Amino acid sequence: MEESTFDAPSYCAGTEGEFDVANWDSRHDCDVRQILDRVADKWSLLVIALLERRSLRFTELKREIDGISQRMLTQTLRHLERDGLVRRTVYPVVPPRVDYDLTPLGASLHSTIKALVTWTEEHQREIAGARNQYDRRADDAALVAAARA
Amino acid sequence: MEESTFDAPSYCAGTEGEFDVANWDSRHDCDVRQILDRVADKWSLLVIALLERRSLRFTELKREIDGISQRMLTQTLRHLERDGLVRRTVYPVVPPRVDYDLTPLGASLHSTIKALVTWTEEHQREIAGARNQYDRRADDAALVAAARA
DNA sequence: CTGGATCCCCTTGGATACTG
DNA sequence: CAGTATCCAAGGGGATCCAG
Repeated sequence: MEESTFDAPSYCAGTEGEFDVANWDSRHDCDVRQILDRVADKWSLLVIALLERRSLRFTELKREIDGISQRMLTQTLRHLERDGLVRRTVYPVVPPRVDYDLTPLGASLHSTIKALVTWTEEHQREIAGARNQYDRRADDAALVAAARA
Repeated sequence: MEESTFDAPSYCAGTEGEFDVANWDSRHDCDVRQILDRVADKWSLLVIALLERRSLRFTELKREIDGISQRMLTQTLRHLERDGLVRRTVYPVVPPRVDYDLTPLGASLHSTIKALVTWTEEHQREIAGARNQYDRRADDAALVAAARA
């Protein structure tokens, strides 16, 4: 294994139910953060999205994702499997065949993620606009600074 | 600046509206991915969560977040500001005073994120269980391997 | 085909010191 | 107070080779 020893404090303060956003900071090393990191991961997202359509083999995933190294794909799949989001099925044949598909838990996560993606879709114009504005102002400021020197 | 030159291809294939999850892989370097990365960022989340309550000064944020370096805080705030999620207000006084607060866009993002956090809250038990199972099986496999040798 | 093991680069981010 | 500039260590991740 590579990063095996990080057993995580796992359970943090307060039982669930009394959750408060204001407490994110006091538990950034808890489950929430870890799951968020998993979801946030560049490759995890793509794997989950692809598996939501249908189950896929290792090579199929590698080919579809394009740009991912087999190292990262393996690692990503192991993580997702460990978290119970993806199921790994090995067929003892030669040549070896391994199928991956989403668990119900993984599927439910996917639909939650979609909300976030939808938000991004709906606001990408605003964000792009804000960036242009910001960059233009930054350029102006740089010009002024240069002129002063 | 440090990471200035990454102008992003920004606008990808297909106009919005005809969005399909199956296309995440063909546009992982687009706006969606970038926003996702921003949201996913360890510190961005905390900053947004804190600012959702009330506006804060630089030092207040640094104190509240605890563990963040001023370098990262500055960088995070700049990114959020550039994306139009956070507003930066400078009061020309001595000593300097700078306030940060969420824009309406930032606030709307926050409520979307909450759905994801809620999901995590609701399923952390399942995930923890899956992890335990996985780790136990991994340990068993290791033992068997050791015995064979 | 499905990975595990290695080498190695290069980015990320903490620590520290300096400015307006 | 609110940053900016530099230096530097740790880790992520690609490329490659090898095994079952």
